Amino acid sequence: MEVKDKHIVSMMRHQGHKITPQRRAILNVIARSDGHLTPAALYQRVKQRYPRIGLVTVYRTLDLLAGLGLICRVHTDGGCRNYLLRRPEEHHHHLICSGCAKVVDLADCNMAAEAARISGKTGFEIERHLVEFIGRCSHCRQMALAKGF
Amino acid sequence: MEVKDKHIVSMMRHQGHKITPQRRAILNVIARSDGHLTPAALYQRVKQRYPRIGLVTVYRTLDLLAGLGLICRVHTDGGCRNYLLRRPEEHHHHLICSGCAKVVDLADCNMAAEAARISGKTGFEIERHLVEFIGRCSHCRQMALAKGF
DNA sequence: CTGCAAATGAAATTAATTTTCAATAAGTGA
DNA sequence: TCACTTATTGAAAATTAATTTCATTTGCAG
Ligand SMILES: [Mn+2]
Ligand SMILES: [Mn+2]
Ligand SMILES: [Zn+2]
Ligand SMILES: [Zn+2]
Repeated sequence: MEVKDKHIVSMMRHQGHKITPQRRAILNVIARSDGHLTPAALYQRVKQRYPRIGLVTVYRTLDLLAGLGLICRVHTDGGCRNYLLRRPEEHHHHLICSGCAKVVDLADCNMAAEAARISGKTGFEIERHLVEFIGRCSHCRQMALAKGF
Repeated sequence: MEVKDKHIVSMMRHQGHKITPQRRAILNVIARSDGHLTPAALYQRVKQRYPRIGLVTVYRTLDLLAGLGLICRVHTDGGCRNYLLRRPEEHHHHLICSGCAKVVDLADCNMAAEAARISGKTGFEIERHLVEFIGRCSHCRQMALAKGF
């Protein structure tokens, strides 16, 4: 995480963006979170470390990081709040627990063939894709069982 | 579309929901639209036929229809506005043009094996999934070409 | 250091969605 | 057909999310 932060920081500087303590704080929170965060949730956490920060800065930083491809979004059903997410370097899919909202990254994508097929069938030039599986993690299933369904 | 409307109406009545002219109007608009609509866009179109309708009614009807599984949502990048969508009966995927936002339904889903594999690997009980391909339709590609990239 | 463009944050603004509540109307059953 | 009951409607207010403005601050190149 230390290393990754440095990597990100150097990448940002390289693209002409300034490194501010606010951005550092936001990056730290994102880096140490293992799930997804709404802008508001992120703001709450960042404020503990950096109380003076404004929510606007969070939004702006998120836009920036998303633009640089350093973070990505998840779109969940049920209230389309756009969630935030720490992004592994490579393309991946998501497995989301409908009970506790835990998110598991699925690294192995084999949609290439499917994409090619669809491209051939529709004439689209496929740029990217989004795959989310929604289900119940074993922990949540056991909870449900314990409470008699 | 006539037929489908009737089917939906009878299903709603069967579940104890009343059929109001507002709901009819909304259903008609959804049925004759071939793409996705935001609540606001839907509202605009419905008002032409039924000027007295309120936006609230649109939201409520959308919630109702979504709850009944008669429509579904699409989650697009870039402003997580939750789009609305006419729903074929069966599960399907989406192919979205990043140029003109046209949406193509992809009926043939063969994610079952993948879901089973993931389930086995992670202990999740997979409930459903969401697949979206994003790309450029041929029309938009030609536009781009005409303008010299 | 200095200077300047980039970045910040308070506040106002816009936009989307939900809640409230009194009035209305759909469907039911006499 | 005629109430009657209850779901539904819609205006308005209230929430909530996100963006814009703009004066002030600050990172960092020179
Ligand atoms: Mn991920
Ligand atoms: Mn569809
Ligand atoms: Zn993939
Ligand atoms: Zn599928």
